Amino acid sequence: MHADDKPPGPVIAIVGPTAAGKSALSLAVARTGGAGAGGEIVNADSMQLYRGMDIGTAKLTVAERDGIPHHMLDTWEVTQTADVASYQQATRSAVVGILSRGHMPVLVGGSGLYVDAVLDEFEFPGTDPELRARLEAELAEHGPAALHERLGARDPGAAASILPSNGRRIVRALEVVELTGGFRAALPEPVAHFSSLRIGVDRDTAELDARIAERVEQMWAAGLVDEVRGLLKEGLADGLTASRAIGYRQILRLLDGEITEAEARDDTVRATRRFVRRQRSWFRRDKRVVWLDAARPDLAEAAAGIIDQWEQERAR
RNA sequence: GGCCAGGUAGCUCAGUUGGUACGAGCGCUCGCCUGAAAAGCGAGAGGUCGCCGGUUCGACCCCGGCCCUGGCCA
Repeated sequence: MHADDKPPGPVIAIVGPTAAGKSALSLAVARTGGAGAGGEIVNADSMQLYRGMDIGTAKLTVAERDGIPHHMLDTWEVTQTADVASYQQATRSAVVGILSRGHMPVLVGGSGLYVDAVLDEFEFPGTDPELRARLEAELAEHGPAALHERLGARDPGAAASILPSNGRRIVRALEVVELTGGFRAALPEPVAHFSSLRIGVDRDTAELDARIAERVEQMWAAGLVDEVRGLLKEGLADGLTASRAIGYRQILRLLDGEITEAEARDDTVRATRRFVRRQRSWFRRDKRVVWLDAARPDLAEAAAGIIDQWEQERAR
């Protein structure tokens, strides 16, 4: 691809915090989207990528998908560690495939980094399992401050922008420095990889919090505890990422006898709310996002209007 | 009615042998985020220390009264 090529598209992205109503809107957009050509949905939710994690991730059932093709669901086993770079590659090719069919890709999800990794130019330096393991071990033994000091000697700029207490990021920075000689610790100005429109879906906080409480209640009623029990046999407890998913982590502790059922449920609600605040802080700073209040009765029409307008501007 | 325990941040509770509340966890607000991102990390805002009076240079901490909560006994 040449530098002066226009980025391929169009791609619609629906982002925003958990439980705001992204999935519902995505179905409506996919039905009408693409100037009547129809849309295909692409998941950008890091946890819905896991096979078997259905209830707790609020994954749409096959029936609810209503015949609309969905991509990037159920592609990882719970024992696998999540990996943005491989997600990026697979998702981009899915998007290109949809475009080649003349359909409109509708990227939906609340994982900000995943969305941006697909839509913007985003290059992830490689990784080296052996090196990583070694650094991980050093972190466990000497603590983050010691590693941060070392990072400061190798790459002062990177060290300056990573707090000495953030072990995880320090380890990755050291790994990248080792591999490439330097580490970019701050997010660059975004450059579009696809020509895309980001629609943000959100709600009034009190209302969203109520929906979260209700949703967690429903998840429990729908058998989330049993789902986790089943996944335990698949090795969920050994999965670095999947075992920490909201709801799953709490139920794992419940099944271990560490906490009661009520505590697990309450903590799941709290963790979800906390997550929502983090999601907002990620999406909020992206000025390209066009926000819609999911509570408005004409949500689908409003989204369609924004999309039409964007496509017209894009055509010029 | 009597006895006991307690009334300190939105919540649960620490604390000061009388000298400006060293508070903590949770919650709340905000920020960071390049191969774990539903992860990881950080910053901040909240307190007439139940009410009234007394002792004292000085009381959230001492004394008296009152109110409220929980428990026990009648």
